[in-house]
Amino acid sequence: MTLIQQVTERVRGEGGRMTGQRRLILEALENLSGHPTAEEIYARVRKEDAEINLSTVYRTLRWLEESGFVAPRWFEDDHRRERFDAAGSSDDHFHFRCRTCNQIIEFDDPNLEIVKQAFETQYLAEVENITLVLYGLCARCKIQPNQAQGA
Amino acid sequence: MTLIQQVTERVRGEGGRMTGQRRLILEALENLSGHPTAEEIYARVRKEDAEINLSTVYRTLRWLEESGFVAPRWFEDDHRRERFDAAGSSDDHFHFRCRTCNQIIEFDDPNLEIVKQAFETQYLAEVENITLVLYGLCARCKIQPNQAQGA
DNA sequence: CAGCTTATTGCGAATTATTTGCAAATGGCA
DNA sequence: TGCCATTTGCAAATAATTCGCAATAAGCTG
Ligand SMILES: [Mn+2]
Ligand SMILES: [Mn+2]
Ligand SMILES: [Zn+2]
Ligand SMILES: [Zn+2]
Repeated sequence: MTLIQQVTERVRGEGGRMTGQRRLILEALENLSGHPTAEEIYARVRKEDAEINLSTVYRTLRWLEESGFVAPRWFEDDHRRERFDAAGSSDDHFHFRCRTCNQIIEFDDPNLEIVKQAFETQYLAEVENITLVLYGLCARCKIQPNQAQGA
Repeated sequence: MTLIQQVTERVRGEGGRMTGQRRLILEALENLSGHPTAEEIYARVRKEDAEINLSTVYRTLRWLEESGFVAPRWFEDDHRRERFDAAGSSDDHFHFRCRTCNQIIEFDDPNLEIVKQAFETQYLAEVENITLVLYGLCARCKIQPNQAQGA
C-alpha cells in the first residue's frame, strides 16, 4: 500500500479530509530523495500547485509527524533547518552525512543495541531512543574535490 | 591549569584582551553543571555584572567555540536552543538525556569505534565526527514521577 | 447534483534564538 | 596617564517556524 493510501485511510478514519495539497506533499515526500527540508518540499509542490502556501507544508508535515509517517531530523551542519525523514518514526536507523556534498547515507548497526544495553545496565536508566549521526567524507568526496549540493 | 588561565594565554597570544565579561563567562562555564544555554550563562553572569549584554555572551561563546574551548550541542527535546559543552571539542564523548528531568549524562563506549570502522569499510567513507545521543529515563525518573528541570 | 457543515487553507503577522552594525567604552602597552 | 585597537552595549536585522483568522472546499446528505 502506497504512502498516500495509508495516510488517506488514517485521515478518513478520524474525520479528516484528504486534500489536493496533502496529496501533493505526500508525493513530494515519496519522490524527493534524502531528507528534504520544508522549503525543498514546498519548492517541489509549487510546481504542481503555484498557490500552495509554505505554512500548509509545515502544517501537513507536523500532522504527518504526529501520526508517525515522517520523522524530524536535525544535522549539525545546518542545525536550524528541520529535515523530514519519510522513513517515518517506526523504522529506526542511523545517518551518515557528508560534509562536502551533504549526501545522507542511512545505515544500521547491531552494535548500537549493545551500547544501549551497556548504558542501561550501568546507569539503571531506560533508553527509549537513539540518535546517531556520523559526519565525514563520502567515498566520492574523499577523492574528488566536489561541489556542495543541497543545504 | 584552569580554563581562565588557558584562555588568557591564548587570547594574549593573538593580541586579544582578557576582559571582565570574558572572565565571568568562563567562570560561569566552569561552575554551571551540564550543558547550559546562552541564556543560562547570561543569567548566571548577570548576578555579578548587571550591565552585561546577551550578545556579548553569544559573541564570547562563539569565540571560545572557534578555539575549541567549548563545543555546541543540540538535543532533540529543545532542538532550537544551542547548548554549550565546556568539555570542549577535543574531548569526545556521548550523551544521554533524560526526557523527564532533562539531566544529561556523559559517557563513552568503545563500541562506537567499531561502528565507525564498520561504516568506513562498507562505504569507503571517512568519518571525522560522531554524534550519539540516547534519550530516555534516568534511574531516578524511572521510579519517581519527577518534576522537569532546565529547558 | 446542490447545499451544508466544518476541516483545511492562504495570508500576514508573531515568535524565538541568534547575529550584526556601529558608536561608545576600556584593556594593556608605551 | 594617554593612546588606540579590541570589545562591548544597544538596537535593529535575520531566519525558521508558528499562529490567528477569514475565506475556501472536502465529502456527506437529501
Ligand atoms: Mn533517515
Ligand atoms: Mn558533554
Ligand atoms: Zn560527499
Ligand atoms: Zn531524569
